[in-house]
Amino acid sequence: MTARTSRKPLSRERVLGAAVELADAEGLGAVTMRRLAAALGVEAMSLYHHLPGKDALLDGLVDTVVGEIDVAVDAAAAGGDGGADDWRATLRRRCLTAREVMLRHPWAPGLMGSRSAIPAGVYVHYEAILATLVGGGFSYHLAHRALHALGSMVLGFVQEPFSPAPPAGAPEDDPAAADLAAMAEVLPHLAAMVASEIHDAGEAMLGWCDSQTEFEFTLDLLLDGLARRLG
Amino acid sequence: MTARTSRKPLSRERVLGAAVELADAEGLGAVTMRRLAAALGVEAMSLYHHLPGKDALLDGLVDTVVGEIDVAVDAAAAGGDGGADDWRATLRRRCLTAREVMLRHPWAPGLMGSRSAIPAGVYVHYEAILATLVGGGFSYHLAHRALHALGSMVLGFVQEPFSPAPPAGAPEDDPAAADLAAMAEVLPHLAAMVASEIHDAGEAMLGWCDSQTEFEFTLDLLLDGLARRLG
DNA sequence: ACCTGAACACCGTTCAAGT
DNA sequence: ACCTGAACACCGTTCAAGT
Repeated sequence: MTARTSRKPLSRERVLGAAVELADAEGLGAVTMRRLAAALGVEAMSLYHHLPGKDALLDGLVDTVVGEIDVAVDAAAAGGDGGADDWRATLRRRCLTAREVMLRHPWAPGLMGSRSAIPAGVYVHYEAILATLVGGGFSYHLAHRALHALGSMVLGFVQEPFSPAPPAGAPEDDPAAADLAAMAEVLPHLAAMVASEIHDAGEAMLGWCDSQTEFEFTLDLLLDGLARRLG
Repeated sequence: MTARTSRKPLSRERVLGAAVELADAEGLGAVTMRRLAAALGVEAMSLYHHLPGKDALLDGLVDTVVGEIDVAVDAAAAGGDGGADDWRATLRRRCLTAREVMLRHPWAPGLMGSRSAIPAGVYVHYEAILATLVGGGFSYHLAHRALHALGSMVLGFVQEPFSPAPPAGAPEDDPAAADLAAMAEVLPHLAAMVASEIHDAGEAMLGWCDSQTEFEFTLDLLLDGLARRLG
């Protein structure tokens, strides 16, 4: 929004930082060499001195987000104890932190999936998670499976086409009620589920689906299952 | 590849079918109004008579994939029995079928996550899954959570930046062994895990990570957990 | 060394025109 | 009705040129 004064010289970090900002604010589609350059107060071609091209920029975006998770995980761990933690609590915290970062950058999971090169930073995450699991008594085989289970879940939850924002209109008109009636005709179970969840949550609740609660439920489902497999 | 003779008149279905083909063959980036039109033997502007624009095309792509899952699920169910199946087997089959379709169209999950409008076809899926769950004794509350758990998992697994294709070079040179040694320095647990999995799988296995097996493991983890919550 | 302007081959989309 | 050609505002990227 505000014109960038930008007296600092350009750098890979500054370019990537501005690109993340742009993607957060206007979506990944707005991240254009030309628009990004304009946001930095520079011409498009200047970016090529710091990144080989658009592909490298996108890979850099992924790396930046992955790195952000590292920082957030370290910050969360710093507040905790000195290591008496068990694997379960450690991984739970890590997944919640990763989710927070993904929610800040909702374009990130889709971008990760579409890149062919796998970002170097994720190996560092895998290593940390493996250390926790092996320290908790996991075999490498079971740890491998845990890695997939938890990783796919963190990525997938951001992708879900569910829980649209509650209608922003006047609450008195209650267009949702009319929608529900129409929906009940053709999608009876879905309508009943939404009605039931709304009723249980009370009128005060905005929307009927708290995706953070759903995320934690699924996360615990996986952690429970892994703990049981561990024996 | 082959020039399209295309004497049939254009239609929304034909356009979307060609778009899916193009995305499968060359990636979502290749799906361009102009290139899609060329594949259909027509000019770019002709597409606008069947779809309002690029956004509608992308939404249509998602709908097409979602519809494909429907067809595949029905086909898989037709081979089975007449309904004596329990919820677990039914959902397991459904998730495996959905995964098959996603693997055929690896661009689909990322596209779904990036679209703001939620495709109408997914409601039909939710309805079918809910019917199965409620028929199996689930409350709407628990069924809601199952919906999120299973849905995010199917989407997330395709997104995972793991299990790169095995190196295509000569197997005798074994560059993987050298990579492993270098990796062991900085990522000891990860290197040990890969080495352990390769050893267990035997030399004959291509790559060290069978993502289908990993998927089914995670799927069963979730189904087990849901069955336990059901009581 | 870092940045730029002009240029090229591509986009999505509009619009007036063809049949 | 369905399709088209020319045009407009945008892309990523190259290259020779500036400082």
